[in-house]
Amino acid sequence: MRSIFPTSGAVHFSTRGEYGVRLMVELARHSGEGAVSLAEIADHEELPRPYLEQLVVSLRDAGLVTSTRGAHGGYALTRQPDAIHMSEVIRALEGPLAPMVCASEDPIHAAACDRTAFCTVNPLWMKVREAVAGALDSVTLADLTHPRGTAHPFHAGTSTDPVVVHAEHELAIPTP
Amino acid sequence: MRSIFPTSGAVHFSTRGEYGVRLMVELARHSGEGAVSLAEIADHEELPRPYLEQLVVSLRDAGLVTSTRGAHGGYALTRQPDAIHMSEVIRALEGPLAPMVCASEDPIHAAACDRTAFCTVNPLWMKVREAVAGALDSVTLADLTHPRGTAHPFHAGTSTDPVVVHAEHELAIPTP
DNA sequence: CTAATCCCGACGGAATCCGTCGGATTTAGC
DNA sequence: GCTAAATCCGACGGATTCCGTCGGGATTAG
Repeated sequence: MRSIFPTSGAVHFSTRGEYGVRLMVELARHSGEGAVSLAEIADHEELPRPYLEQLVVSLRDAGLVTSTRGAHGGYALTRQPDAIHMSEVIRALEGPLAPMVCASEDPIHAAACDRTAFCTVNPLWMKVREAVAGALDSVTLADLTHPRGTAHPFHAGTSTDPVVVHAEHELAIPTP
Repeated sequence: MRSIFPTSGAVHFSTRGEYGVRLMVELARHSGEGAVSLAEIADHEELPRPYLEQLVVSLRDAGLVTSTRGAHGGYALTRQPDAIHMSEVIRALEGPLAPMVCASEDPIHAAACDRTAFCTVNPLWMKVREAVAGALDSVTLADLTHPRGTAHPFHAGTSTDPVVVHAEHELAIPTP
């Protein structure tokens, strides 16, 4: 029997993605104020600091944050919050968005699947990847800094039409 | 160091999803011809039959296929291929589409996250879930049965505008 | 009766996830 | 200089999930 609420599923963000985004949001909130230490963020967000140290490496390697060492050091964004798309952040933290090797944009990895020549389901995975990429592209860090309700939600994306919210994507599950 | 091509990522389909979809496509190809045995499918798709036996349970429980036991038994779709949306198939195989608990459509599970009251990033996860759900809703089994090239790709969905393919979602990765 | 097939539960190696730990290095302030 | 604050780095290890395998039971056509 599969668990009631699977921690993993077709689309799933690990704690790397979750914590990493929260970390970036905190940096965005202090944008322009100089470096913020991981200790402050870990404290404010109630996250394990040693683990954040691991995550932030990926963000630094991706060129999304800079670090200043020593006392009063910390991290800061390399760009304005509204210039950082969530697709970059998620990719830095969780890796390529491709749901399977054959759906990779990179031809080299796509070729790793020897079924691609005759496979008829590949377009499905491609479509899913593009949908996720589009969603993540349409949101910037700046969109996530405002406390709930006090400010505008997403400026319903230019390319994405709002419409037709698919209700009931979750099955009704008996209360535990 | 994270592996070059992570088998897991933000959006990732396990072998359950992959094999299960291929199984369903095979059933769709033989739609109306009576039951197809797992042995035939396992042989044609080069998949481990015992494993398929496990997967198909989820599909049967979800009401997507019926089974007939005994010799000459097997499985068949319960509906026409064009009436089966991939969202149902994937959900049956991999569970809820919610990328995290707080993004569940079901209010009961959504409440499991105590940060929702003040969390500013939740809308991001919601948007991703809706994007995936929309993509999977817009494709039916019938769309996946035609061999590559010989027939129409997706009939650019009614609600989804074709446009603006986001190129270069994958980073260039040095050859292995 | 026999062979084919679905059905069911349990098991186990491998990989991944989620951090923890200990220390090395750099820097600001005294 | 010394010290304390902070980034940096590599390794480790428990828990969980993934990816099947295995053995056997039940059902049915011929």
